[in-house]
Amino acid sequence: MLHIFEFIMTDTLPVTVPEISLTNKYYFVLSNSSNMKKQATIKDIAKRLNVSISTVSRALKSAPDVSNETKASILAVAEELHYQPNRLAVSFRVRQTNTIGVIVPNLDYVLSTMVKGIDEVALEAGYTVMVCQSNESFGREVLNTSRMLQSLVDGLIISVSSETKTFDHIKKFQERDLPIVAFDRIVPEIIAPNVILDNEYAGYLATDHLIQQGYKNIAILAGPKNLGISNARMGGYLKALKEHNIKVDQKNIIHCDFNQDYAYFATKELLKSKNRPDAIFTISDRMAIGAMIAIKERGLKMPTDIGLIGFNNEPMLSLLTPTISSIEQPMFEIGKMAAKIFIERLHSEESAITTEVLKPRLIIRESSKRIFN
Amino acid sequence: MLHIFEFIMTDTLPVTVPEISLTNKYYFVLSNSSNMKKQATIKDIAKRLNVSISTVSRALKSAPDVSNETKASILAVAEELHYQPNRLAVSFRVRQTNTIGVIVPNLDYVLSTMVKGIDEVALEAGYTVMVCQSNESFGREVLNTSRMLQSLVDGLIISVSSETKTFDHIKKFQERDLPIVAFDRIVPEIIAPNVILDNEYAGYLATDHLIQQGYKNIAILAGPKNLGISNARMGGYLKALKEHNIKVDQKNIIHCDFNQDYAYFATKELLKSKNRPDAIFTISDRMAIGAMIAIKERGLKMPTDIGLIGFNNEPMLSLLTPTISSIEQPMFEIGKMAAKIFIERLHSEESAITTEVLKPRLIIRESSKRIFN
DNA sequence: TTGTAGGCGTTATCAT
DNA sequence: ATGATAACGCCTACAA
Repeated sequence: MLHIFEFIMTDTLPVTVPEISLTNKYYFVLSNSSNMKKQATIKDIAKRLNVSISTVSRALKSAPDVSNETKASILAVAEELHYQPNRLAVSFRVRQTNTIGVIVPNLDYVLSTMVKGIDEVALEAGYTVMVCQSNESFGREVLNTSRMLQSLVDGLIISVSSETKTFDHIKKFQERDLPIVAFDRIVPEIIAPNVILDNEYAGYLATDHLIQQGYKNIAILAGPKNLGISNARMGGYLKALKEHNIKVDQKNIIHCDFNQDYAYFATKELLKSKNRPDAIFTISDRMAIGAMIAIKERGLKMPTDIGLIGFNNEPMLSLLTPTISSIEQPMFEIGKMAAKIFIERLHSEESAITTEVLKPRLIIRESSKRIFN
Repeated sequence: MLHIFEFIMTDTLPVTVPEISLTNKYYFVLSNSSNMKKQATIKDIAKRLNVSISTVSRALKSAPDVSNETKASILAVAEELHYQPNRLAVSFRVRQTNTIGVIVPNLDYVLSTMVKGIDEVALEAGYTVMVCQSNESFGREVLNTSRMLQSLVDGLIISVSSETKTFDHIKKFQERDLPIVAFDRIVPEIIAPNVILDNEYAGYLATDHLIQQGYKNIAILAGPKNLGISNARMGGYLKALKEHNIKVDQKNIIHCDFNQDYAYFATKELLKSKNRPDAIFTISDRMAIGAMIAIKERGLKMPTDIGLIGFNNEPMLSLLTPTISSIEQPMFEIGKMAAKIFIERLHSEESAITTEVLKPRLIIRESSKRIFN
């Protein structure tokens, strides 16, 4: 171990890091690995009190069969030595880490709120959450699962990437008997609990609302074809039309990426057609923004000329002009529910494979409200 | 182990989870812990080939002193048995987990992008990242650090909560010789590398820009008093004023929470005063939104009557009317830099305690641009 | 109530 | 080039 600058090395280094500066780099050099305190173990405590390590082990977890006397002294010494259990050793020994692996495609508004929900109940239950982002990449997701599998987690809570079509990497958890819970995006092939939004109902809600407001020629920017949530939301759209005896016009169903620019161009095209839609339902808020821009460019007014409703109810929607209607997911609740189910599965022998379907809420704002009562 | 519903239990369960429904709950019951495959260990491989476990261990990490022959056969069997090293055992043995603990106050736009940067280089270097949110709570932060410390991480990359005033919980990492890197928000007391934005320069940039645009009576919504970044950004504000010989009016310096509502009320008050400011610099975009709402309510026009500039350059700013100027942080780079420094420290004996100060960028939009050239 | 001892899966130090 | 063995820190029968 090389101590190049030992002269600076003291226990209470009087160096203060400058808080801010216009130049680029300040540095102070000191040696590493100097005052490395070795962590106390139960062995140390045992030695100190001339008791066996098993007694210490028992006392520390206040097993019923230790005398209060010895227990007290052990606890005292543990305190004094700043004893911290070596979680790695415990995990290794008892074959569980008290850590939940969470994999999400990204940490956008919706998902990060869901993760916060997971965090909430996991922490409560004494679990640590390990969050990894797949960046919507299948390869990354597989890498993440495989690292997690190498024994660091007690199970997996996952929202799969959009690229994910096969699920072997997830099934591996089951083979090791580790619980899995899927949320947000469903995992069809896998026999695992799912916690999702009622996307069909959400699509229905949005479309029905537009119809109620007197819109008759309603287009949908439906996201990528064959994506679960796309189909489900579109299913609700179709259902609402049918219920109101409105004929489906295939030209009103646009499949495009979950993406502001795509939505912009798609809307631009839509508005050019001679029988242009008088309302648009986009299955994400970002897409709604794209649509909005195209609508404004075209000189159309919302909600009079054309109605618009998005999906997710991101906070910015209420800041736009006009404010934009949307569908709100119970994000936090979805996260909490996923974690709750996960923990239940962790503790129970038999396990009901449930699909929890949470209800969305319609948020009506200016962009779609043209009837007042 | 209770197998209540064994009759359903088969290897390839033909049950498919319904993708979506309007009712609330579908479930199928099956038994847990059925096809639990025990994970193969080096012992199993050794037994299979009648070699010692040490040989297997060596072969698996292709040590120089194994014959190619035995190595090949070992690798083959490992493959066949789907051998995966037990990371827990390895970590326990070698006392390092190849996991980096990351603690952030939340996962908003800025921080989640920074985390993505950390993720990027950590993954590259073979490390797994474990992200925890402190929710701006000191207690939560301490809990997180203590859990991480119980040996699951090789070090810490942290953006401290706003409540954090003492740093003992962070110092504990040093005592165990685990590297720490602070980012986004600086950790003054701790001798650890910092990666931050040049907040003073950022404040200077914003204020100077407003001055260049002819604004003379510039207010600042400066965030909580005594918060590092608040003071730094305000420092830049003061510097710019001084440089242009503009007298500082204490009434133009408002300390309020990082929060849209506070900013709204503060701005409302500001605009009532008889010598009202003709421009406002808010040190977050959320605060800029609050200010914008107050400005509009008052019937003032941006940028003619009053100028406005925010901080962070969140994407929504370009969607508002008028579009809002802001200061952009190199978020991704800050994250990458933090991870890079972290990994350097992990691998090097002596360590330079540096403060990396990255430069912001001024993004001019409608809300502050009233001079065209 | 307390102690002894074996073992979790791996690595590393000795021998051979 | 390979094998035996101890050790990492902790838990848990089992014995006393």
